[in-house]
Parts: sequence; C-alpha cells; structure tokens
Amino acid sequence: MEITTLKDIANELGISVATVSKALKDYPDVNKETKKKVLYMANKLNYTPNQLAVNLRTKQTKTIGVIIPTTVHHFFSNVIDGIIAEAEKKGYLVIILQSDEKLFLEKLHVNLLIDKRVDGILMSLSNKTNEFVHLKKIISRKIPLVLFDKVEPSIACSKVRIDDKKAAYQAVCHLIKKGYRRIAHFRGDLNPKISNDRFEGYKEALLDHDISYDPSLVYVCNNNKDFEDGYLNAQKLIKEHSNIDSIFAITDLVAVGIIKYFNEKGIKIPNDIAVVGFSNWFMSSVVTPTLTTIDQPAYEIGKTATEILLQEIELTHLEQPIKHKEIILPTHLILRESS
Amino acid sequence: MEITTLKDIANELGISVATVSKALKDYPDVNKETKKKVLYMANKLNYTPNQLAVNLRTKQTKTIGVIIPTTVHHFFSNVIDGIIAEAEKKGYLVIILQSDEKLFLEKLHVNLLIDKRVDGILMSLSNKTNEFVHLKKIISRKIPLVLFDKVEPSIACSKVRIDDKKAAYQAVCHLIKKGYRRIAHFRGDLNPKISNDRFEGYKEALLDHDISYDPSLVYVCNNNKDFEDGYLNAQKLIKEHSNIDSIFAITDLVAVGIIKYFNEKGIKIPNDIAVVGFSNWFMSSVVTPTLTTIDQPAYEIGKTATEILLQEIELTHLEQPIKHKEIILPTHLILRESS
DNA sequence: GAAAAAATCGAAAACGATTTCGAAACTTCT
DNA sequence: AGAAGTTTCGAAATCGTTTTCGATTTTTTC
Repeated sequence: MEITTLKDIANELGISVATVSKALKDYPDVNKETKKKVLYMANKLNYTPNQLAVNLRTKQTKTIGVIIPTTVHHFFSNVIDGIIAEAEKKGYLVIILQSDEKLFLEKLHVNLLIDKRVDGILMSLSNKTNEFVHLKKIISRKIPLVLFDKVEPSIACSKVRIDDKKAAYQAVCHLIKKGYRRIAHFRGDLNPKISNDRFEGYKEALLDHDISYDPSLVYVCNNNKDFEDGYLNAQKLIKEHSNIDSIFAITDLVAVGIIKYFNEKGIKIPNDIAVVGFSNWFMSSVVTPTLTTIDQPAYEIGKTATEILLQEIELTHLEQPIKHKEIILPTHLILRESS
Repeated sequence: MEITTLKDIANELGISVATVSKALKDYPDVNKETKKKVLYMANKLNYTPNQLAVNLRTKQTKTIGVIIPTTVHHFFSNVIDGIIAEAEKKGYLVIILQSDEKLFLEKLHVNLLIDKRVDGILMSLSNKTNEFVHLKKIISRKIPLVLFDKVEPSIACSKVRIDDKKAAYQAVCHLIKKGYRRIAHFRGDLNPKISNDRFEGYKEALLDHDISYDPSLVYVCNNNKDFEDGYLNAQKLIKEHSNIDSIFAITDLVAVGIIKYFNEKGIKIPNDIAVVGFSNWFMSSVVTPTLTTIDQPAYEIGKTATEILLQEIELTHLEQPIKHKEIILPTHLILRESS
C-alpha cells in the first residue's frame, strides 16, 4: 500500500468516502461511534490528506509567494525571517523567488505565482521596475498583494515601509549637530524611490540648517556592488574635495567600503571625516571604527507585511471588502564611533 | 468571467475539453486548423493552466522543499541563492522552512512538506537533530532527499558537503607553518558533525607537527550567538592562558568577536595573537584586520544539491533506480592580515 | 402505534486538468 | 463502390477531497 486515501479508510470500514471525510472534519451529522472508528483507522493507516486535492477543491493553497531582489542581503534575509516566522505561525508556506533586480524576472515570477494559485503575494520591487502592469494583473485577479520596502505609491494595495526621507534627515541632522558642515552624500541608483527619498532627506536637512546644497558632493553608487562603490567613490571624493568633513552613505555596505579606504589611507574616522551609514547591518557593529547608522526594522517589516497579507487573504475568502493600509515603521539612529 | 479554464475555451469553440487539452499540448491526433483556433482562443482568453489541477492529475508539483536552521546567516542565504537559482532554471519552485535549530520544528516541517506533496526535499540538519525517523519517513515515501552541509552519514540519500576535517587541518597547518605553536581552538556545539570534524582536524594538525594537544585550550561556543561567544571566550582565554599565540575559530563570526575584544584591549593581531576563521563571510574581508579564513562554497553547495535532487526527481518519475552520490566540494584557505 | 422530528449516512457533483480508447469521418486503394 | 487505412474527435475515467441534498433509519411525542 502506497499512500492512504479517504477511500482506503472507507473500504476498510465498509462505509462511504463522504462519511469518512465528514468524520475527520468533525461534522455534526456523523455518529460518535463511527467517528471513533474512522479516527482510529485513519491513525492506523497513517492517513494525511492529499493537499493537492484539498487545494483544488477549496481553491486555497495556504501558500504565499514572495518576490524580492535578492536573498543574499542582510536586510532581506531578516525580512524573510520575519515573513516565514509569521506565515508558519498561521499555517502558511512561503515560496521565495528572486528578481535579481531585473524587471523581466519580476514579471515572470508574478506569472508563476499566479499560475501556482498562491493565496497572496509579498513583493519588494526591483530597482529597475518602472512599469506596473504585472502588479495590476495580480490585483485584477483578486490576489491580495502587499508591497514592502521598495513600494510603488500608485498601486492600490497595502504597503509596509519606513520613512526613508525622515530617517535620512535625522542622520544628516545628527552630523550637523555634531558640528560637521561639509557633508557629502553617497546616494543610490536614480530610479528607486528609497534612493531618492534618502537624497531628499539629505537635502532638506542641509536646507533647514542653512547649509547650501552642493551637487558636486553627491556621488552615485549604482554598480550593485555597494562595497566597491563606497571604496571607489571615497577615493574619488578625496581627490576632488579635500575639505570634506563627513559622509552620509545610503547603505552600511557603502559606508564600510568608505571606512576600508580611509583606514588604508590613514584617514582618521571620525576626526578627519565622519561616516554615517543606513540599515544597521550586523557588520556595522563590528567594523573598526563601529559605524553610526540608521536601524531599519527588517524583521518587523517582514512580519507586519505578512500579518496584513494574511488578514487580507482571510477577508477575501470571506468575500468581505478590504481597506488597504500603509504602515510606516519607525527607524532609529544608532550612535557609534564613526561620528 | 473570472479565470479561464479549458472548458471556457471548449465552449467558445464548440469543441470538447479533451481536444482543447490535447491541442494545447500539441498532441498529434488533432487537426492543425483546430490547433490554431484553440491556440488563438487560449491566447485571447488569457488562459493559463490551473496548476492545482495539473498537480493533482500528474502527481507532480514542480516544487521542492528546503529545511534549514535559519535564513539569517551568510552561509545559508548563499546556499538559498544557489538553490533558488538552480531550481528556477529548471522550472521548479522553492518552499523554505526554518528549523531554528529545533528538532521538533524540523519534524513538523518534514510532515508539512510531505503533505504538500513536494517533489523533493533539501535539508541541512539542525544542531539538535539526534534521531532520524523523520528522514526515514521521507525516504520510505519515495521522496528524493538530499542532505547538505549538516549531513547524517547513516541515512541512505545523496549528500553534498565540504570536508570539514581537512579544511580545519589546513587552517591549523597554516598557523603552524607561520610559526605559531600555542594554538587555541574555539569550537562549536558538541553534537553537530561539522563541529566535531573541525575539532578533529585541529587535533590532527597538532599531532602531525608534534605539538601536544591541550584540552584546556579548547573553548566551546554554543550560545547560538557566535559573535558574543567569540568575544566572551576571548576574554576568558586571555585570563586563563597568557601564553597563547593564535586561535582557530570554528566560524568567522566567532573570529570577529575575538577580533573585537582584542582590538578593544589593544592586543595586536597577528603580532600578539593570530586569528583564523572559517566560512569566508563577506564581513571577514572588511574587518580590521582582515581575517584569514576558509572559503566555503555556499552557493555551489546549494546549486549542486539542487542539481542532484532534480536529477533524482526525474529518475524517480521515470521509475528508474537512483544511485546516491556524496559530493565533497573543495574549500580554500584565504590568507589575510590576521595571520 | 402512528406521525413527526432527529440522527445518520451515502450518492453524486464539483474542482480543472490529463489520457485512454472507441467511434466517426475522411482518404486511399483496388 | 466497397474495403482498408488514416485522421480527427470526444465520452468518460481519473486524481483525492469537499459538500450538498435526499434517503433511510432511529428516536421522540401524543
């Protein structure tokens, strides 16, 4: 005997499949005695329901799909942790796909997940994503969608993110309060919202403290190799601007690249130049000097996004209307040696 | 109209569901004209097959399950990267579950994946796993299983791993060749094979160079907080043994903890004490001083394990016998400043 | 003891696809 | 024209479960 089915139990007991099914699901219209017998036999034959059949029948898969740019990333692996933890708690499985920052893969994966009939989808958009038909397709199929981290405002769905502009503002204000005035910014790629938001926060902080904004102090890191971007741009910065006293980097990894270069060149942090990062990667607490940075609640972002998604799945299933939420989780400035 | 099914196409064209199905799968016994019509209509109605129904019928889900201790880990996130990349290439989806180093969760997840009818399972065992009925259950269900990293020799399945003993041996030999003699070892928990293997490699290297093995130089790191373990044990070590000249740490994270403490106490690396890690986390290339370590091919481990698993899935499906493989991937000693 | 009510069961349809096998239609050949 | 062979199609079974609804049996009520 291979795998036990309802039919096997039914045959064994000389009753119908329907009754067996109902007995196992504790329907009221089945005799207590037969319930006992069914339970006993199910146990004896080691029965577990074939989820494929259940899924087909109930049109629910108890599975959610996740599309993120990459898993090899401190932030995303913590987000995944939060997602899986929350999903497991509610009995959902998690399928993870990587867009590798490519739009065509993102689209492909969306189709895959739709075909797979996942109950809901969680996405952080790739940096290259500048059109959104694939997201609209998800919504038109009535599949709950929650965007996190890299979100698109124009899409009607729930979103979980941080306030990048505010966090950047906070970081730069910190530098200003510490007395730094010539503040460079190593920004991210031009397209993504978070990159622009952080840039805006940087500018606004300068403005609010009557420091004139100098575009030549802004360096773009867009090679997808943050560490090297930081290292090389630090090199460039030192050549081009000798009078810099601090840098606000879009990412800890960029900041660590900067630190590496400065350490090699004997440039003292923070005495010669202060450095502030963004994300509070584990690494920032162990580099020398330790890095001042913005703590981004990655685990909570994953957990919260999943909570909302599962709620919306339940509501959809009950055919009730859903009100989309936009959650902004708080960030914290972590003060360390580098500033 | 909600979602298009074969029936919709059939009704629209006034033909049977069977013909539509066969037309879409390019069966030879359907007229070219009708094939064209079906294809056209399928396209027009935006048809995609309901995978749930396909799965139920074909008894294949094109999905593999992965159970690992944690995703928030440089090694594992790279393994996942390799797994997902390879699986995606072959049209398989990946469900990821975390055991959180707990045996009961590992068992639970195994059952979940079996019920979910995944086509195959990839596992790295938790540190606490000391019984294997759940693995045998997978095998008895004829579900291909591939163990990687933390494997169990007694289980009859394919395995992908590195030679931990040899790698550790290599690392310690390197220290000895550099002239270090009083070599401490910060080892991992007592149960896991990899922890013991590395320990054995350490001992053998000493033996082969006529250095007597001193058990008091071995410190156990088992708080699941490698960084702190390294930091605290470094503190302890300095108190207890003033004449140490080097440390071989089971993990880069432990090594970084050590480095942190030494940096704080002004102990010079490698002049006072040398440090060697294990894994070649990204971090090791950016800490000060940069860390000598063993490069562990995480991505390749994930990729290779998945390749083997998918092969075995194919063979199982063709009802052909499978020969289990044991692949040992090469490690490399990365020389850096800390030794 | 008959009628009404309650308890218990199972046949059958459904979910949406795949695949076998026989029937019908059409060609080809003598 | 009729036999034989080819194409082309579709009815029906199947995967394993869920759920409705009607049938049957048992219990209750007066």
